Amino acid sequence: MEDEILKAKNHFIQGMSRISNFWGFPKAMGAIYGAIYLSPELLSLDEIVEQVGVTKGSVSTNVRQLERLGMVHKKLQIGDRKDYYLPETDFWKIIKGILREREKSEFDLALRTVDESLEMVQEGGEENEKIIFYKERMGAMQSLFKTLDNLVSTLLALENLVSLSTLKNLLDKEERK
Amino acid sequence: MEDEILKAKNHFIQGMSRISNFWGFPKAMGAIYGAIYLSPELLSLDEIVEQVGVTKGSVSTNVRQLERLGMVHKKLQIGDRKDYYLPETDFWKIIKGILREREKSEFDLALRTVDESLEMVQEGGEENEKIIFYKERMGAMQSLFKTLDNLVSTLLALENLVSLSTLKNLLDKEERK
DNA sequence: TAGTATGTTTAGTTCTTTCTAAACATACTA
DNA sequence: TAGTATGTTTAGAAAGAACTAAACATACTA
Repeated sequence: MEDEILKAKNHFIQGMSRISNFWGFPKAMGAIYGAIYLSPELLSLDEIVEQVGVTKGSVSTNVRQLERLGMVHKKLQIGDRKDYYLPETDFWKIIKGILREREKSEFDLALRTVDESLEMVQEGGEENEKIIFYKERMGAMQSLFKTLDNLVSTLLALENLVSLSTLKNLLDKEERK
Repeated sequence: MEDEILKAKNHFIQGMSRISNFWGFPKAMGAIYGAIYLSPELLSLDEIVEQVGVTKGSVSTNVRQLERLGMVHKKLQIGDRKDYYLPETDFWKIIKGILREREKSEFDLALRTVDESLEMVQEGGEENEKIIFYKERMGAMQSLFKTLDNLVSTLLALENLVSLSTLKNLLDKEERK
């Protein structure tokens, strides 16, 4: 009985671990978030170690990364030397944090690289066939990245996750035009 | 002069390589796509080897993966034993292909795992405090995944990339409400 | 049929990331 | 101040992914 729900918790944590991995984060990071997310009480570092089954060192670094992404928050209890962690439960906030931290900079870099390549082609001199071709192809890629970059910026400006649900309707309407 | 635009090509290819890596694909895969994308003529496997500087084996497997994702297409010339490749230049098609192949299945799995965890909790018996808490937290996660899953489905139904650009305006309007 | 051109598979190496174990730093407690 | 509780850093081990080199398969050519 009590055993059933422990299994449920572990199943959930494993799921988080896998998702984390899929999104390019360490597996342990997802597992740790899962444990904190499913804990009614604030968790200390040692309690996380116990629940997730990785070492203190690993928890220490992963939890710091989680904090950087705004996925958990550290809370210090007065008169207690331990750090306690509680989960951020506003997923939209989390998604935006990750978009901002990671995706945005990578998109910018991608865009910049294409820009640079195009510039290099421009400097390549007179308009022979190849140069025209390169300009066209690179130009198309550039505009893809601009579109995506724009999209990310737009998402970042959104206030809440509900807006995303609204999206479906909006897009449905758009399609019907 | 000719040298300038060779450098531009390599810069571009390197960029593709990096992006590929960021999205969780092999670096070589992005580089190979870059080379095919920037070639005015169809490329044979050996020509790719030469341009990208990885081995035949690597090109063989990576190019197959690219084909599976619909990012390049194989074209057989009659009276020529070689396989030739040309790029898919419709990015929206590519994005949808990737969403369908990779993201969708991973989202489904994530959703399923959370569903299962919730079920396990339900079977955990009478409604004590902890069970109620778990139901709430897992339920919130479930609805996040449903929203995302829904969003992906919606995107997959879109006809073209331009719709995405339209998004900004749509969302802007929505925000102003 | 022997030889050649092409693409695929495979065994093993290399590279990168993440984790562990243990040393370390810090600061509180007696 | 010595001892203890806590978190961090680090050196190295383990694991996983991707690549290479070479063997292999296939099918065309002479």
